[in-house]
Amino acid sequence: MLDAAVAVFSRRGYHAAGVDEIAEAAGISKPMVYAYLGTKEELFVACLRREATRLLQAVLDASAEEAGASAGEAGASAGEAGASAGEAGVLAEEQLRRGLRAFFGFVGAHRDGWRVLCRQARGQEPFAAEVAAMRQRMVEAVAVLLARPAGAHADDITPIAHALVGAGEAMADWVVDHPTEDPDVTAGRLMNLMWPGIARVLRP
Amino acid sequence: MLDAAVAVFSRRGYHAAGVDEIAEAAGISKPMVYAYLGTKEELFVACLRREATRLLQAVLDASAEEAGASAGEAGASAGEAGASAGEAGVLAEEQLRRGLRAFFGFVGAHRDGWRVLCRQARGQEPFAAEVAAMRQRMVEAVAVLLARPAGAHADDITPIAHALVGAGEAMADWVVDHPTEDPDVTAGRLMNLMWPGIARVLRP
Amino acid sequence: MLDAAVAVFSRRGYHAAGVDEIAEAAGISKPMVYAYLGTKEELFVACLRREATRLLQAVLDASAEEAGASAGEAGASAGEAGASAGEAGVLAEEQLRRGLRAFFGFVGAHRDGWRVLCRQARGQEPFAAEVAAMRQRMVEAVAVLLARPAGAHADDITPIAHALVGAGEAMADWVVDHPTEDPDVTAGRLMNLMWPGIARVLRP
Amino acid sequence: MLDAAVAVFSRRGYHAAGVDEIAEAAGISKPMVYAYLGTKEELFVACLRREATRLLQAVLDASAEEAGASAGEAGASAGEAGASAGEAGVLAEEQLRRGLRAFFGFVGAHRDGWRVLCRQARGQEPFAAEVAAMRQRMVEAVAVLLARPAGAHADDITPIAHALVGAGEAMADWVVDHPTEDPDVTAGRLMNLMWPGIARVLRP
DNA sequence: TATGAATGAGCCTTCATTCAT
DNA sequence: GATGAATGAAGGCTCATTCAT
Repeated sequence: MLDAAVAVFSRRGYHAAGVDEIAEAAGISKPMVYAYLGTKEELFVACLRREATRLLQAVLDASAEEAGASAGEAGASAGEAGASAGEAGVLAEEQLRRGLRAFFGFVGAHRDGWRVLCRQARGQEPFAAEVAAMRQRMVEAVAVLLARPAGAHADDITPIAHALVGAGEAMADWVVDHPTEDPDVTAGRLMNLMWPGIARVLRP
Repeated sequence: MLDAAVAVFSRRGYHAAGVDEIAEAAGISKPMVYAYLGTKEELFVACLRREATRLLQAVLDASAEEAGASAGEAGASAGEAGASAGEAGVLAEEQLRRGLRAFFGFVGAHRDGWRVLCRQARGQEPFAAEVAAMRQRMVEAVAVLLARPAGAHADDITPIAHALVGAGEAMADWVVDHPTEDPDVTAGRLMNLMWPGIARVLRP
Repeated sequence: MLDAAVAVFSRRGYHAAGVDEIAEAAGISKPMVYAYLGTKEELFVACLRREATRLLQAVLDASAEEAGASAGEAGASAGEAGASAGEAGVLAEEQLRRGLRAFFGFVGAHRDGWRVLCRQARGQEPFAAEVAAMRQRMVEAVAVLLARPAGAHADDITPIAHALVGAGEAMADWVVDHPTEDPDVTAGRLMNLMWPGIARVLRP
Repeated sequence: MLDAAVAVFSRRGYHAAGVDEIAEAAGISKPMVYAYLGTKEELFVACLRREATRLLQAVLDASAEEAGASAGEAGASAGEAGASAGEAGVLAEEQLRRGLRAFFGFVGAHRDGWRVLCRQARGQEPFAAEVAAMRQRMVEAVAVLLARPAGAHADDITPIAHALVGAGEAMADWVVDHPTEDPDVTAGRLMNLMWPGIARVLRP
């Protein structure tokens, strides 16, 4: 039922979307919408939270999953003896790349959700705070990922994480409007663009 | 008078903002708003256009201005003998840096405008198209800037420009919420982060 | 519910009548009016059409009904052998008289409707056309009635029909303001006034 | 200046006509309209009164003017010896015919005024009363004209006068929409239609 | 339980009308 | 005296939200 709501919100926008419309799209009747999810505002927040949670989870899962094909052995051997700085950097790069792949993959597969999340809710008070919180979680995750191998530059890392997330969002928007683009290619592009700078900042 | 409108739209959002409220903030009465700027929708578009135009102009002016203090000598000597690829790259870097400084400076000085422009209008049909057009102009300007010194990789440059603009926007959002941050420092941060990757992509 | 609308429109006029007022008169609330009959304009047109249709139908029915008490025998004998011109004229006279009786009867019984129909809507664009069409139907019906027994003077008959309808309307207005007047007497008056001229024009 | 107002009212209707529009059409500025003629309502009433007065005057003048070409000798000789009933009837017929000619002539020459007078103001409270009064004057004039030669049937004459005026109005409306029709022909048509009945009613 | 029907509240928009120049 | 500029007041229309069935 949230699916229907997300679809309608995505297509028409929060204000233009009528509750009638959502109810009809969900195949139920209006009072049911209120019974199940309360106010239109609460309904929208519910959509928001679900989409954001799923997205974040997908990214975190991918990033944290057992080191797979490409970085597998290195990670394993490194794990035994404590990773050197270089090895840690390679690991972070690989995690970031996997996270981005998951990110673009998710966005490509859930266009409606992304539109609701990022294009509708962002500036609309009372949702902006909600979105900001979700976004903050993502930024922090990225910051942690980047900060682990690095030394003490944590303060400098937060803005970088913001920039990285912003760049990702921008490309996600671009991907939403270019459905043929492959998520892995997009992730590769962004990595090529960003990693050199990240690496230099992390180990000056 | 647009100033008042921008302020109200920024604080309350397009839909929540009442025309009464805007009129009151502008110190005039409601019918005057309609007399001067037409419909609420037209009023919003007018705000949008003004902010976007000013922002774009500020960035373009800064980017294109006579090579100033920092890059002065290099640019001058390069101008005499025709710039080598390396020198052109240096020029582009300098232009980009100046553009970013102007960008963050403008955003910091026009917080309300930025919020309206990027946070409100982006997902709200019928304004999304307007914003998309402005943004596209910005992306193209960046793409041209980057493409000049580079060879034939123009196709790869567009997504990069998107990412760069996105990263800039994200940091702008961050700046908006951290008023103490100096625009030049922010620009420097973003340059440090992005330029190595840009340089590598441009001249692999 | 149209009844309430007709009453209010009749009392206050189209523009002076507020939708709130109509809703209150109908015992429902404003949004219901919009839900059931759409725009205020559409509501007015609906009133118009209903009143006009009823009136027209009443007149046509009365005029076309089986020759009743007064003209019964004549009609019956004429029916057998084919009516002579004189007999056809008598039939037309009788039909016209019955039509007028029905007309004045209806107007007397639906004062509000008549006021809306003829006094409000006539000059008020965008309704004038609607009323003109209804009126044209009435004029044509009269013209056909008169033309049947007559020979080829059809062109001269249209203005006569207009005049007849106009005279009828004028007396209807008069009837509306003189509730004690009996419809049959009014019809008799008008017949006495008009028929001699009609008969002379029809058979010079 | 009333001319401009009449033209605008005729074209747009009372409510649709803006005071700005009228002022512009008159070549002066809005506050002047208020200075000269007061409220919009008063302005409309002024138009109304002027048109109605002119029309009534034109009809009365024509009806009362020295017996002209056609009825000249008869009227003159009748005047000497006291008119017989028949001669009085002939005089009334002639006066009525002249009145009708003037009426249709005036309407044809002042279409705008007629539209304002009869099509707009009729049902629109607060003007209906004004129009009704004017109309009543016309009806009375006709009734007096008809009653003079007749005996004591004054009560029966009023409704007849109403019907006659109504028929005239209807043909006037028809004339307004058929500009090629000659006023004298129209008057002749109406006389042919009505006079036989009138004559019969007057002298049963 | 699920719904058709109903509504209170509010927003955009428009004029007739009047000052300050 | 004439006007450009300003406004108070009101009306049409919509929609989130809730009863009675």
